[in-house]
Amino acid sequence: MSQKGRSGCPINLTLEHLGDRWSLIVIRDVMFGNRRSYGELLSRNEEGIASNILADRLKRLVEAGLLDRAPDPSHRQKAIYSLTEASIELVPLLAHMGAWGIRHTRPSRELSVRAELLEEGGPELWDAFMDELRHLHLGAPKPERSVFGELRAAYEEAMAERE
Amino acid sequence: MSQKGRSGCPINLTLEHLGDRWSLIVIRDVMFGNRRSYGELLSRNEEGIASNILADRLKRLVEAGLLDRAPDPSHRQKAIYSLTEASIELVPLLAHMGAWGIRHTRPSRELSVRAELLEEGGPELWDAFMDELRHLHLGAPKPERSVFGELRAAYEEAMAERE
DNA sequence: TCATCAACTTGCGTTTTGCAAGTAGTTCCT
DNA sequence: AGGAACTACTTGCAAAACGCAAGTTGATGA
Repeated sequence: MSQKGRSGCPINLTLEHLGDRWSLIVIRDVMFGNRRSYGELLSRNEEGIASNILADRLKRLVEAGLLDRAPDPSHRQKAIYSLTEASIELVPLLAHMGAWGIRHTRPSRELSVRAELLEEGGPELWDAFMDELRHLHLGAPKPERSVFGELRAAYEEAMAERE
Repeated sequence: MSQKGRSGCPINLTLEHLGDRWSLIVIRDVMFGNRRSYGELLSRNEEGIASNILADRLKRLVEAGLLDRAPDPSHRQKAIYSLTEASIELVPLLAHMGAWGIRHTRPSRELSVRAELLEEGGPELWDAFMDELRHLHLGAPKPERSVFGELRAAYEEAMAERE
């Protein structure tokens, strides 16, 4: 056996990385909200994550290779967090989580719009989004389609409709 | 706002149901291992779940509508746990978790075979599997294809090859 | 009748979570 | 130049969750 965890089952190993109440929330905010710094993640988080929990999760996620931490050239003290290929490949998982949540919980309308779009788009949209994330976070070339923009537009439209 | 949780985001709401180290492990064992009773879930669990944790998770999952608990007609004291439509619809999520785990962790060979098969099969296989689960757990008509059997055969073959 | 099984429960020590407050270096503004 | 504001955390402490081991209650089966 090659690992120290509870078992070598891939589902279990995924849960050992991500099976808590906050890790995927942080990744979601970086991924869909493009929050790239500690302060942004803390102050704009919808669920009110505590500062010590956020600090702990950022540290763990960096150690696990799910986030990268780089100094901000324009601000000596600031750090910029980026997704890695491993966390970019969580897009389908998060899309499914959103889709399941829409079907089996009572989400708010505004916050569901993006999940709906992501579900309807299917694997093709997810791939386009992942390419865009590779551009935004890994320095890959900029793809033509901006799924990010589409999601943001849909969200803002829903927010406006709420009056 | 319609719910009492942290936010109305569907990803967050899904995490509030399933975001811990054990809930999805229990569902996995019922789903892929066809463990249907407390004792079976406890004694055959790969990760060594503690009895009180299992009892607590079963209670919560039943309350959340992710499992059904029914008395066993052949044994007055025994209970049979079944998946619900809501938990059957977690198949794509668990398939993605397995696929991600294979790519980004170091799973053991034997326990990866099913996850690989599930990934290769894609949505078509997932749908067939979900139909079979509806038969096994909800009393729906028996489908022709037995994905369950295919997964079990692949797993047993891998176990045999291990020597 | 009596060992065994099935499904939990209980006690208790450890770990994780979460709130509130504090710290230390950096940059902005005047 | 000097102070307010920003940035990224840390610390203290109480509450909740986790996890191990042992105990409980009621059925079954020989």
